[in-house]
Amino acid sequence: MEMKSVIRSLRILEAVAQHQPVTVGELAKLYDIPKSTVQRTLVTLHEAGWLRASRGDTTRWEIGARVLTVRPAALQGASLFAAAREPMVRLRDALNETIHLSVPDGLDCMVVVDRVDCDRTVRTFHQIGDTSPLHATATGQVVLAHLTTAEVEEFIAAGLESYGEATITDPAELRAELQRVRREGYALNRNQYRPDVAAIAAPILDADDTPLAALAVSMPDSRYEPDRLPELGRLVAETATEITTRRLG
Amino acid sequence: MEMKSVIRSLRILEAVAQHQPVTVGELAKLYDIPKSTVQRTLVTLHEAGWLRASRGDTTRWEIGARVLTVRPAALQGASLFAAAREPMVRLRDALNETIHLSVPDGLDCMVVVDRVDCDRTVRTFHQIGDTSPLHATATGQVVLAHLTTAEVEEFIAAGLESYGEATITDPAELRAELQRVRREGYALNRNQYRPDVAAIAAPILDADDTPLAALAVSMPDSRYEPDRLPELGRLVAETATEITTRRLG
DNA sequence: GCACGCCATTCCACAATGTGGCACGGAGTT
DNA sequence: AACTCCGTGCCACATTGTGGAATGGCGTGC
Repeated sequence: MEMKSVIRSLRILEAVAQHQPVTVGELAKLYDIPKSTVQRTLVTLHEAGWLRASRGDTTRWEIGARVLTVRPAALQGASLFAAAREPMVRLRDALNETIHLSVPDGLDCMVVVDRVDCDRTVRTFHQIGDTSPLHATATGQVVLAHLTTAEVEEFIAAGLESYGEATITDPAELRAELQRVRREGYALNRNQYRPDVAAIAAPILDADDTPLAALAVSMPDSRYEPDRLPELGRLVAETATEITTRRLG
Repeated sequence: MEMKSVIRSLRILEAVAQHQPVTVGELAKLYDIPKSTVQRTLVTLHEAGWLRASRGDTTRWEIGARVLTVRPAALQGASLFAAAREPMVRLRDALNETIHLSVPDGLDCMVVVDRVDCDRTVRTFHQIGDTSPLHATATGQVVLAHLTTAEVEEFIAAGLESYGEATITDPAELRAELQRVRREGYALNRNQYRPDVAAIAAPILDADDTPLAALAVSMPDSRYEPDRLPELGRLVAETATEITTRRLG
């Protein structure tokens, strides 16, 4: 609506992040923006310290270290990371499956902020920085389950996009699922967002019970054993609770 | 020089990061920018998904989780912060001096990205986001010491600016110093950049041994005891190594 | 209960600012 | 030598951002 140059510059910044190291021409083609405009924007972002130019035969651009100084408050002082790291490693060791930690970006999406890998040949792969929708992932559902009814309804009103057969797109079904999550203390996702991926998540709460993050174990769906769900759910939930208390203690 | 609105918007973004959660008025006063301009910028950054508004009695702005999707290529995959935090706290507890973590921005500068303060009355003070030259700081020297000869020569060719009597400005002297750093595993800086500041740093390396970051303990020069250098150096180097292995494990 | 101060938010006339088609010089290819 | 692709620089134009002033809500003190 306003400040188009700023919005476009941030788009270009995100584009550089996804394709780094990238050249002016590539960006111009990819996003169909005049080359001179891309060029000017890159130079400006460089001036501001957000981009670095790696000069070889052709100039390639990449994200500079400055962005690391800009972090959400919840992650500053990194008390979340510090509290989460050790329990996450223990959970990985107990299950030998990939563990990850995600935080909500408002109602927009979940963002993966840390992970501990297992050593299996076949395993799920989540990059730090990956985003996913709230209603179609175990981590997102756990967050939704601890928001106010008003917030959940606002989220539902924005529409429940489908990512395959298993995605919950019916508002009533989602409300019922969230209630189940609240009762059980964990969420289960089988193939709702990505095919062949199963995940179990539990919430990490702030002092006022708002959901700060979600802890999840994820695995290929082929390795998911329904019989073990209560055991896994309890384990993930206990670990998440431990992180919550560690962080506040 | 150009795209002033973009540069100003990024300044405001960084300002929010440092003062979050913050109001329109506070930002306008702090940076002496008209309130309406700050307002417009915040709304725009919000539209772009980079800021979140936490509405209470007055609207407060904070950094959204989206920024976490934008990071330097070298740090993609596993979180540096998560791995570093706990060892940093332990090092602070052991020494009761300020610990900080810096990341190189190419050959341009080091950027402070995290810190753990000590509780002494007199202590060094590094803001997150502060930058410093590679050749005149302990953190920068450990990074230089783990780059290729070609890169180091490129850096030297760009000129070694002086920041006082203690700054190493002679290329030969710098090369010798870097060799010493490689041998010992840590760098010592006394007053080379800022007067009356002593710091000891060690490298955090990636899987291919490129330097990702540097861990440092810094103190007023008056508190530096030459006798303890081997002990401190070893401690910092061990902690840095621990972060390296944690990050990769 | 009225006046005041502080707040976030909106408006709008003005001109500063960003735009993008075009052109340039260099490097690699035909 | 002709061509193409690259990153970069230029500049007339009008779109875009600017910021002082106005609005309306809220809490405080007189």
